[in-house]
Amino acid sequence: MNYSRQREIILETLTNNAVHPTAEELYSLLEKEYGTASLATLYRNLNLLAANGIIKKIDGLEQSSHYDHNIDEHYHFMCNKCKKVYDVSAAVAPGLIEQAEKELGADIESCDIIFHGTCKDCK
Amino acid sequence: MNYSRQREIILETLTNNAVHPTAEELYSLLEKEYGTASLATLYRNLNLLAANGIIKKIDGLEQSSHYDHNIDEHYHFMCNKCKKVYDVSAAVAPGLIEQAEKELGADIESCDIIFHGTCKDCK
DNA sequence: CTCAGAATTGATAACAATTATCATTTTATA
DNA sequence: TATAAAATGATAATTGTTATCAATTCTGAG
Repeated sequence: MNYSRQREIILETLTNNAVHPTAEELYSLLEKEYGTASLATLYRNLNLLAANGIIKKIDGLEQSSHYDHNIDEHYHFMCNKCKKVYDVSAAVAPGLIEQAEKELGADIESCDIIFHGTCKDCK
Repeated sequence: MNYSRQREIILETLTNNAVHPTAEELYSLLEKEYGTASLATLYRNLNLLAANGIIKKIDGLEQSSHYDHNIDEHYHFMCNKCKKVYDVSAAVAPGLIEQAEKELGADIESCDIIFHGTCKDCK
Protein backbone atom coordinates (compact mmCIF):
# COMPACT_ATOMS: atom_id res chain seq x y z
CA MET A 1 0.00 0.00 0.00
CA ASN A 2 1.63 3.23 -1.18
CA TYR A 3 1.00 6.61 0.29
CA SER A 4 -1.91 8.47 -1.20
CA ARG A 5 -3.28 11.87 -0.41
CA GLN A 6 -6.89 10.79 -1.02
CA ARG A 7 -6.55 7.90 1.39
CA GLU A 8 -5.10 10.20 4.00
CA ILE A 9 -8.00 12.60 3.61
CA ILE A 10 -10.55 9.80 3.76
CA LEU A 11 -9.06 8.30 6.90
CA GLU A 12 -8.72 11.67 8.54
CA THR A 13 -12.31 12.62 7.77
CA LEU A 14 -13.59 9.29 9.03
CA THR A 15 -11.56 9.64 12.19
CA ASN A 16 -12.31 13.26 13.03
CA ASN A 17 -15.46 14.36 11.26
CA ALA A 18 -17.87 11.47 11.06
CA VAL A 19 -19.36 8.86 13.35
CA HIS A 20 -20.23 5.52 11.74
CA PRO A 21 -20.95 7.11 8.36
CA THR A 22 -22.05 5.30 5.24
CA ALA A 23 -19.97 5.71 2.10
CA GLU A 24 -22.49 8.26 0.80
CA GLU A 25 -22.35 10.32 3.96
CA LEU A 26 -18.59 10.29 3.89
CA TYR A 27 -18.65 11.22 0.23
CA SER A 28 -20.76 14.31 0.92
CA LEU A 29 -18.43 15.36 3.70
CA LEU A 30 -15.36 14.93 1.53
CA GLU A 31 -16.93 16.88 -1.29
CA LYS A 32 -17.84 19.71 1.03
CA GLU A 33 -14.43 19.84 2.71
CA TYR A 34 -12.12 19.22 -0.22
CA GLY A 35 -14.25 19.67 -3.29
CA THR A 36 -12.45 16.80 -4.92
CA ALA A 37 -13.68 13.27 -4.49
CA SER A 38 -14.43 10.23 -6.58
CA LEU A 39 -16.90 7.70 -5.30
CA ALA A 40 -14.84 4.87 -6.77
CA THR A 41 -11.73 6.03 -4.94
CA LEU A 42 -13.69 6.31 -1.73
CA TYR A 43 -15.02 2.76 -1.94
CA ARG A 44 -11.64 1.41 -2.98
CA ASN A 45 -9.92 3.03 -0.05
CA LEU A 46 -12.55 2.09 2.49
CA ASN A 47 -12.18 -1.52 1.38
CA LEU A 48 -8.40 -1.31 1.45
CA LEU A 49 -8.33 0.26 4.89
CA ALA A 50 -10.78 -2.32 6.21
CA ALA A 51 -8.86 -5.21 4.65
CA ASN A 52 -5.74 -3.95 6.40
CA GLY A 53 -7.49 -3.68 9.73
CA ILE A 54 -7.11 0.09 9.90
CA ILE A 55 -10.84 0.73 9.95
CA LYS A 56 -13.86 -1.51 10.35
CA LYS A 57 -16.78 -2.04 8.02
CA ILE A 58 -20.07 -2.41 9.87
CA ASP A 59 -22.64 -4.54 8.06
CA GLY A 60 -26.17 -5.39 9.06
CA LEU A 61 -27.26 -1.95 10.21
CA GLU A 62 -28.87 -0.92 6.95
CA GLN A 63 -28.55 -2.05 3.37
CA SER A 64 -25.52 0.19 3.02
CA SER A 65 -22.40 -0.49 5.03
CA HIS A 66 -21.20 1.91 7.69
CA TYR A 67 -17.56 2.53 8.52
CA ASP A 68 -15.84 2.94 11.87
CA HIS A 69 -12.38 4.25 12.63
CA ASN A 70 -12.55 2.61 16.05
CA ILE A 71 -11.18 -0.90 15.65
CA ASP A 72 -11.22 -1.88 19.31
CA GLU A 73 -13.62 -4.75 19.97
CA HIS A 74 -17.05 -3.24 20.49
CA TYR A 75 -20.60 -3.60 19.24
CA HIS A 76 -23.33 -1.37 17.85
CA PHE A 77 -26.87 -0.29 18.58
CA MET A 78 -29.12 1.45 16.08
CA CYS A 79 -32.19 3.35 17.20
CA ASN A 80 -35.29 2.43 15.19
CA LYS A 81 -36.64 5.95 15.55
CA CYS A 82 -33.73 8.36 14.99
CA LYS A 83 -31.50 5.86 13.18
CA LYS A 84 -28.51 7.01 15.20
CA VAL A 85 -25.79 4.42 15.82
CA TYR A 86 -24.31 4.02 19.28
CA ASP A 87 -21.30 2.06 20.45
CA VAL A 88 -21.78 -0.76 22.92
CA SER A 89 -18.77 -1.93 24.90
CA ALA A 90 -17.42 -5.45 24.57
CA ALA A 91 -18.06 -5.85 28.29
CA VAL A 92 -21.75 -6.65 27.68
CA ALA A 93 -20.79 -10.11 26.48
CA PRO A 94 -17.79 -11.45 28.39
CA GLY A 95 -16.34 -14.70 27.08
CA LEU A 96 -18.67 -14.64 24.10
CA ILE A 97 -16.20 -15.93 21.53
CA GLU A 98 -14.88 -18.66 23.83
CA GLN A 99 -18.42 -19.86 24.53
CA ALA A 100 -19.30 -19.96 20.85
CA GLU A 101 -16.03 -21.71 19.96
CA LYS A 102 -16.75 -24.36 22.55
CA GLU A 103 -20.26 -24.88 21.26
CA LEU A 104 -19.24 -25.06 17.59
CA GLY A 105 -15.78 -26.57 17.81
CA ALA A 106 -14.74 -23.78 15.45
CA ASP A 107 -12.01 -21.14 15.39
CA ILE A 108 -13.74 -17.80 15.65
CA GLU A 109 -11.94 -14.78 14.28
CA SER A 110 -14.52 -12.10 14.68
CA CYS A 111 -17.91 -11.42 16.08
CA ASP A 112 -20.33 -8.63 15.35
CA ILE A 113 -23.35 -7.70 17.39
CA ILE A 114 -26.08 -5.37 16.22
CA PHE A 115 -28.75 -4.25 18.67
CA HIS A 116 -31.98 -2.58 17.60
CA GLY A 117 -34.47 -0.69 19.72
CA THR A 118 -35.32 2.77 21.01
CA CYS A 119 -32.51 4.92 22.29
CA LYS A 120 -32.42 6.88 25.52
CA ASP A 121 -33.24 10.17 23.79
CA CYS A 122 -36.15 8.81 21.75
CA LYS A 123 -38.03 6.95 24.44
CA MET B 1 -52.84 -11.32 5.09
CA ASN B 2 -54.96 -13.53 2.87
CA TYR B 3 -54.19 -17.10 2.07
CA SER B 4 -51.95 -17.63 -0.92
CA ARG B 5 -50.64 -20.80 -2.43
CA GLN B 6 -47.30 -19.26 -3.36
CA ARG B 7 -46.71 -18.09 0.18
CA GLU B 8 -47.55 -21.55 1.49
CA ILE B 9 -45.05 -23.13 -0.90
CA ILE B 10 -42.37 -20.61 -0.03
CA LEU B 11 -42.78 -21.10 3.71
CA GLU B 12 -42.89 -24.86 3.36
CA THR B 13 -39.75 -24.95 1.24
CA LEU B 14 -37.92 -22.66 3.62
CA THR B 15 -38.98 -24.79 6.55
CA ASN B 16 -38.29 -28.22 5.12
CA ASN B 17 -35.88 -27.97 2.24
CA ALA B 18 -33.40 -25.20 2.90
CA VAL B 19 -31.13 -24.04 5.69
CA HIS B 20 -30.49 -20.31 5.90
CA PRO B 21 -30.90 -19.83 2.16
CA THR B 22 -30.59 -16.56 0.29
CA ALA B 23 -33.52 -15.47 -1.86
CA GLU B 24 -31.68 -16.71 -4.95
CA GLU B 25 -31.07 -20.13 -3.46
CA LEU B 26 -34.68 -20.40 -2.43
CA TYR B 27 -35.74 -19.27 -5.88
CA SER B 28 -33.75 -22.07 -7.53
CA LEU B 29 -35.27 -24.61 -5.19
CA LEU B 30 -38.80 -23.39 -5.85
CA GLU B 31 -38.24 -23.43 -9.58
CA LYS B 32 -36.90 -26.97 -9.45
CA GLU B 33 -39.71 -28.24 -7.20
CA TYR B 34 -42.69 -26.39 -8.59
CA GLY B 35 -41.58 -24.96 -11.93
CA THR B 36 -43.54 -21.85 -11.18
CA ALA B 37 -41.99 -18.96 -9.38
CA SER B 38 -41.63 -15.22 -9.66
CA LEU B 39 -38.70 -13.53 -7.98
CA ALA B 40 -40.88 -10.54 -7.10
CA THR B 41 -43.43 -12.76 -5.37
CA LEU B 42 -40.67 -14.51 -3.49
CA TYR B 43 -39.16 -11.28 -2.16
CA ARG B 44 -42.59 -9.89 -1.34
CA ASN B 45 -43.53 -12.95 0.64
CA LEU B 46 -40.21 -13.24 2.43
CA ASN B 47 -40.62 -9.63 3.55
CA LEU B 48 -44.23 -10.19 4.56
CA LEU B 49 -43.43 -13.32 6.52
CA ALA B 50 -40.52 -11.60 8.24
CA ALA B 51 -42.59 -8.50 9.04
CA ASN B 52 -45.16 -10.78 10.68
CA GLY B 53 -42.55 -12.59 12.71
CA ILE B 54 -43.15 -15.90 10.98
CA ILE B 55 -39.62 -16.14 9.63
CA LYS B 56 -36.44 -14.18 10.26
CA LYS B 57 -34.28 -12.26 7.84
CA ILE B 58 -30.57 -12.61 8.59
CA ASP B 59 -28.48 -9.64 7.52
CA GLY B 60 -24.75 -9.11 7.75
CA LEU B 61 -23.65 -12.54 6.57
CA GLU B 62 -23.13 -11.57 2.96
CA GLN B 63 -24.38 -8.77 0.77
CA SER B 64 -27.53 -10.75 0.19
CA SER B 65 -29.89 -11.50 3.05
CA HIS B 66 -30.45 -15.04 4.25
CA TYR B 67 -33.74 -16.33 5.64
CA ASP B 68 -34.44 -18.56 8.59
CA HIS B 69 -37.63 -20.39 9.51
CA ASN B 70 -36.36 -20.76 13.05
CA ILE B 71 -37.50 -17.69 14.96
CA ASP B 72 -36.33 -18.77 18.40
CA GLU B 73 -33.60 -16.47 19.74
CA HIS B 74 -30.31 -17.73 18.39
CA TYR B 75 -27.25 -16.46 16.55
CA HIS B 76 -25.21 -17.39 13.50
CA PHE B 77 -21.71 -18.39 12.51
CA MET B 78 -20.43 -18.36 8.95
CA CYS B 79 -17.34 -20.29 7.97
CA ASN B 80 -14.89 -18.19 5.96
CA LYS B 81 -13.77 -21.25 4.01
CA CYS B 82 -16.89 -23.24 3.13
CA LYS B 83 -19.34 -20.37 3.64
CA LYS B 84 -21.70 -22.66 5.52
CA VAL B 85 -23.92 -21.01 8.13
CA TYR B 86 -24.30 -22.62 11.55
CA ASP B 87 -26.67 -21.84 14.38
CA VAL B 88 -25.28 -20.70 17.71
CA SER B 89 -27.49 -21.00 20.77
CA ALA B 90 -28.60 -17.95 22.73
CA ALA B 91 -26.88 -19.50 25.75
CA VAL B 92 -23.48 -18.21 24.62
CA ALA B 93 -24.46 -14.70 25.72
CA PRO B 94 -26.65 -14.81 28.82
CA GLY B 95 -28.14 -11.49 29.88
CA LEU B 96 -26.77 -9.78 26.79
CA ILE B 97 -29.75 -7.54 26.12
CA GLU B 98 -30.12 -6.53 29.77
CA GLN B 99 -26.44 -5.60 29.93
CA ALA B 100 -26.65 -3.52 26.79
CA GLU B 101 -29.87 -1.83 27.93
CA LYS B 102 -28.23 -0.89 31.18
CA GLU B 103 -25.19 0.52 29.41
CA LEU B 104 -27.21 2.52 26.86
CA GLY B 105 -30.32 3.39 28.82
CA ALA B 106 -32.22 2.17 25.77
CA ASP B 107 -35.07 -0.25 25.10
CA ILE B 108 -33.62 -3.08 23.08
CA GLU B 109 -36.00 -5.07 20.91
CA SER B 110 -33.64 -7.35 19.09
CA CYS B 111 -30.06 -8.37 18.88
CA ASP B 112 -28.20 -10.17 16.15
CA ILE B 113 -24.82 -11.78 16.43
CA ILE B 114 -22.73 -12.92 13.50
CA PHE B 115 -19.57 -14.92 14.12
CA HIS B 116 -16.93 -15.50 11.47
CA GLY B 117 -14.10 -18.00 11.47
CA THR B 118 -13.19 -21.52 10.44
CA CYS B 119 -15.68 -24.27 11.13
CA LYS B 120 -15.00 -27.62 12.73
CA ASP B 121 -14.98 -29.43 9.37
CA CYS B 122 -12.69 -26.97 7.61
CA LYS B 123 -9.97 -26.62 10.20
C1' DC C 1 -73.72 -19.03 -5.00
C1' DT C 2 -71.94 -14.78 -6.80
C1' DC C 3 -70.23 -10.47 -6.93
C1' DA C 4 -67.36 -6.55 -5.33
C1' DG C 5 -63.36 -5.13 -3.23
C1' DA C 6 -59.09 -6.34 -1.29
C1' DA C 7 -55.01 -9.07 -1.67
C1' DT C 8 -51.82 -11.44 -4.53
C1' DT C 9 -49.35 -12.47 -8.65
C1' DG C 10 -46.06 -12.29 -12.64
C1' DA C 11 -43.36 -9.75 -15.78
C1' DT C 12 -40.42 -6.34 -15.97
C1' DA C 13 -38.71 -1.63 -15.20
C1' DA C 14 -36.40 0.94 -11.82
C1' DC C 15 -33.37 1.65 -8.07
C1' DA C 16 -29.51 1.73 -4.74
C1' DA C 17 -25.14 0.21 -3.38
C1' DT C 18 -21.03 -1.35 -4.88
C1' DT C 19 -17.47 -3.05 -8.08
C1' DA C 20 -15.01 -3.34 -12.63
C1' DT C 21 -12.70 -1.14 -16.46
C1' DC C 22 -9.22 1.56 -18.33
C1' DA C 23 -6.63 5.44 -19.64
C1' DT C 24 -4.11 8.88 -16.94
C1' DT C 25 -1.49 10.39 -12.96
C1' DT C 26 1.16 9.71 -8.75
C1' DT C 27 4.42 7.35 -5.84
C1' DA C 28 8.51 4.76 -4.52
C1' DT C 29 12.99 3.29 -5.68
C1' DA C 30 17.04 1.74 -8.36
C1' DT D 1 15.46 10.72 -13.22
C1' DA D 2 13.59 6.56 -15.43
C1' DT D 3 10.66 2.88 -14.48
C1' DA D 4 7.35 -0.12 -12.56
C1' DA D 5 3.81 -0.50 -9.31
C1' DA D 6 0.02 1.72 -7.17
C1' DA D 7 -3.65 4.95 -7.16
C1' DT D 8 -7.02 7.92 -9.40
C1' DG D 9 -11.30 9.65 -11.80
C1' DA D 10 -14.99 8.98 -14.83
C1' DT D 11 -18.17 5.99 -15.93
C1' DA D 12 -20.09 1.44 -17.35
C1' DA D 13 -21.55 -2.71 -15.36
C1' DT D 14 -23.26 -5.75 -11.80
C1' DT D 15 -25.94 -7.33 -7.92
C1' DG D 16 -29.66 -7.53 -4.85
C1' DT D 17 -33.97 -5.75 -4.11
C1' DT D 18 -38.19 -2.93 -4.68
C1' DA D 19 -41.82 -0.49 -7.47
C1' DT D 20 -45.30 -0.57 -11.07
C1' DC D 21 -49.34 -2.19 -13.05
C1' DA D 22 -52.52 -5.00 -15.40
C1' DA D 23 -54.40 -9.56 -14.65
C1' DT D 24 -55.74 -13.11 -11.38
C1' DT D 25 -57.22 -15.02 -6.99
C1' DC D 26 -59.32 -14.71 -2.31
C1' DT D 27 -62.79 -13.61 0.93
C1' DG D 28 -67.01 -12.30 3.03
C1' DA D 29 -71.60 -10.08 2.59
C1' DG D 30 -75.82 -10.44 0.52
